[in-house]
Amino acid sequence: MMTMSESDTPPFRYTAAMAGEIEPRWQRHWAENGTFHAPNPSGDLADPSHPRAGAPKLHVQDMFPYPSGAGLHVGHPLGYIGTDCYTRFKRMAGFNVLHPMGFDAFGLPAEQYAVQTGTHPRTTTEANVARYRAQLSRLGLAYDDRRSFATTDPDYYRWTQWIFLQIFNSWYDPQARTARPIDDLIAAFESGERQPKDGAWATMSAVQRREVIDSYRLAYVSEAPVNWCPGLGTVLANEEVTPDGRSERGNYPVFQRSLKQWMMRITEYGDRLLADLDGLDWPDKVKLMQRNWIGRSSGAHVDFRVDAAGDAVISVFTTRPDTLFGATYMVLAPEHDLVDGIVPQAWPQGTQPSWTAGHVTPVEAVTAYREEAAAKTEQERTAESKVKTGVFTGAYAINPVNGARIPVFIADYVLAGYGTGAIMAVPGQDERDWDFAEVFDLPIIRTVQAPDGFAGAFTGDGPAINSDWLNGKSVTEAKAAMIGWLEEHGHGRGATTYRLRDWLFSRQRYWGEPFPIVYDETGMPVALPESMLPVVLPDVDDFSPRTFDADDADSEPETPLSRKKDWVEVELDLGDGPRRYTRETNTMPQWAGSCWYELRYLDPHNDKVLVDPENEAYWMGPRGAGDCGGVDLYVGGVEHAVLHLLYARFWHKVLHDLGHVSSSEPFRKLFNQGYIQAYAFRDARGVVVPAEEVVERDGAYYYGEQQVTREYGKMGKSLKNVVTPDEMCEQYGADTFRVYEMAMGPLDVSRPWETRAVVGSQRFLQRVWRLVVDEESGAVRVTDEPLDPKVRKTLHRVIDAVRGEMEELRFNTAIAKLIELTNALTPLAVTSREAVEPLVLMISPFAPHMAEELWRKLGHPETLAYAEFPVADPAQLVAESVTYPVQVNGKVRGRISVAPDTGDADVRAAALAEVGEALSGREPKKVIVVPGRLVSVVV
RNA sequence: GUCCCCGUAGCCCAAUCGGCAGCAGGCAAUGGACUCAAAAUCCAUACAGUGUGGGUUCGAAUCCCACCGGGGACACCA
Repeated sequence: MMTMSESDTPPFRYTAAMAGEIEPRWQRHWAENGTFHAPNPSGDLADPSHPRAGAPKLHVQDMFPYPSGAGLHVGHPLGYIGTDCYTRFKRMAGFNVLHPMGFDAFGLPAEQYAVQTGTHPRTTTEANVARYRAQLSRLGLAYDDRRSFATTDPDYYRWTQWIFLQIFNSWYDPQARTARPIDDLIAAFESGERQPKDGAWATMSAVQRREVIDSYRLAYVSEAPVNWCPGLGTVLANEEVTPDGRSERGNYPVFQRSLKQWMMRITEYGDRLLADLDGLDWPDKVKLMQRNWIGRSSGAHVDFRVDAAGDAVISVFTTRPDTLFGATYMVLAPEHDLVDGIVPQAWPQGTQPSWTAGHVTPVEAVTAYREEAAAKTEQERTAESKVKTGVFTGAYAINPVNGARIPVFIADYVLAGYGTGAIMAVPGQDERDWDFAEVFDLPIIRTVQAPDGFAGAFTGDGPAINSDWLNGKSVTEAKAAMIGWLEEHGHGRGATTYRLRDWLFSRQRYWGEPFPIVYDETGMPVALPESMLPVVLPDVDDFSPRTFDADDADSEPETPLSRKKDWVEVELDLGDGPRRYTRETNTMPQWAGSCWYELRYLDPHNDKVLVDPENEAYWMGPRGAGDCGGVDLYVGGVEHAVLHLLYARFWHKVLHDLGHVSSSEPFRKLFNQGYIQAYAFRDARGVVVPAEEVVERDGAYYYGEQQVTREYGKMGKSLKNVVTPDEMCEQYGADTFRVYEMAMGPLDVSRPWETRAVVGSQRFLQRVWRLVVDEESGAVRVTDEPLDPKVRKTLHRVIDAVRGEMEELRFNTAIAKLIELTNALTPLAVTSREAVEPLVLMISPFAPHMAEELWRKLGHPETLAYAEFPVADPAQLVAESVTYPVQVNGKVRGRISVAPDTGDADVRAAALAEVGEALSGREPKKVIVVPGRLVSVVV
């Protein structure tokens, strides 16, 4: 059967087998000729003889993958194919295109696999990278392979460590709003230009001075509450913890523990990270997510003296200082440091029974409530958010504006981690405070005039009331006036707070970048000099951090590197003779390598600097005053909206401040591609069955004789619905696969995978092939006869449309236009070169191998990668005539055909003549002529 | 609970500034050509009135309001 069907296929038809021969051949050709090498202005990749040397540049980048052991499925390369089509188009349109690809190869999965199997993570990682490279190159992606790297290459992470040193060796100058070398700060202390926060520089010991300096560094060691995840044996950044208090990776419980860890002072950049979002061409959704994450709010700090508790002062942050006259009670977070100091021995006179939760003394009440709160998970806390809980501390505070004595509560609706962990409660203007006040029967004073009949907390604008000297002012005016008053009387000051926290930067893992840091006998960190980079990750026998029972909150982290004593204990000469040091044994988080990789692509082999300034300025520099510069197009999934994109912006700004890069943002334009999803099927027991073997009958789905249920979601091994690009290349060829992925919908929309629909793209390519090649003889059928004038107009209309669609990444509609053109050419008796050559060029971004092959057959010895993308002849775009539908009262009653340049009045006259019968003598009330569109007559 | 995005033939998707819903395109379906037959290929055909209900307009898939359905973000952030 097979041999019969094969023998019946015309010998020169474009089939999967044919594609399987053509594609690797052209891939070799491109590789051998360095077809996709992009020339740099300077350095080892400079090439003045390159056809695009000195041309306008375009830097397009994909979010590089973490090479997992499972390999790629058809969803992964969607964005890569998209950028490949775009950059191939732009290269033909005259740009010097940089389109590189690398691998984000440090991280947990390789390490966890190593722990299970004893295989070194480097072995696994290298094998996975090789597999990914093979899968990607089979797709014909036009990367400049000289610029590829993995973050695990010592040549690469040398510079990750170098950047860490830059950050460690700088501080943030809030006046200049910039990072500066730490030496500037030391000089300022030496000269007396600046004073340390506490103490006099001149009288400090060397160790004290180092402590002061270390407290200013942008990378610093801090003993602070962190997210400790015993199940993973490591600490995590806030961004890596889910809202329900679990690890994003592995879904283990996370606990707050005070531990000594490396932090990065990203909070200093909060306002710039926020403000500079405005200038970026990013999806609004992503900008909004970053704004929410940074969470800037402005208002004031207000100090409340605690009555009869020595000199205790509760400082609160509020965005509504204008409502201070309505503050009728205060709330501290249960964990707040001040709580113990203010709780009196006994309940004061007049304590309401409902405030004490039935406890005999305030101490008991507070202790019990704290235990209750601590026992609740984050999830329980928020799930019960509708009912406010809390307990009176027994203490009163004094409202600074009117001297009112107001009770102080603890309640878990106030979060220890935000603001000062304490609030002034203004039930009249805050819904949460209102709810709490109702539960505890606390007074409510409105300080903003609410509309008549309004019930509940009023958060809108209105004139101030019950507020003495603020009365009558609007919210905005009252805020400003109150801040002025607070500052004048020493009761507070205007303030801006951020939800953003400093970035926890150390991990107790093996498979990550070692810190270029050692500790001396004081226990304080010492930066290694650049000459000692890279600090190479040593081999160890045991890759695992000590992990614990997932719920053991009191466990202590232990790093894998700490067990390698001969590496940890070193003798080094750091300028003052050989001395003993201890190495830092934490490693950097997985984000480190992806924080700056866009820069290394620009100058990947440079061993003198991270990137030559000339190369950086060319590929990423600002395009004028006030421009941020950056990658011209960055494509990836929306899941990195906060983590990666925020960290990368932060590092980029530090490098910018220190003068290492001219751009102030890493990614000028961001595009989120959609996901390819897939159907999965389960049998009656809920067990997943292989999707490939399920058949559809009469609207139901069957696996064998069993009926199964269909669900829609991700493609994955556990859902038994994975389709790989390798299978698609085997069955159809890479070009068909590429065309299908680009044709199935807009790049930013998620859609279901449907293998049986791929054949449509194959048929399309077959028709194009057939236009050029005789399927029986293999001869080229193209002639030099001029094209039929009508088809010529179609050709130019398509060229014009395709250019527009390509610029906007609308590949699905571009391909539809190309199919339209192909279908117009197919029935013609002769195929003329005039149409076929533009078609081949236009199809080449999508089906580059087939296009190269046809281009060669058409008599061109050179690659088409640098051929000019077709340009439409404007003369061919004007229609000979325009047909106007003529509507009478909204219904089409006739059509007129006129020359395109006919004036409105003539169109109107012709239209009225055409529908004279339908009007039957009635006088039109109104005649609307939409030029080039239609005529609408109203009677 | 709040905010954002999206609902167009059986399915994936087109439709400039509100202007003839599809000679945008594809899958599947049906019929035909080719074939002893089938596959492949080619040709042709039909199928929705735009989630629902209102409104604005000469004219609404497009703008406004409400509701329904799907997806996403945030969820005590003072």
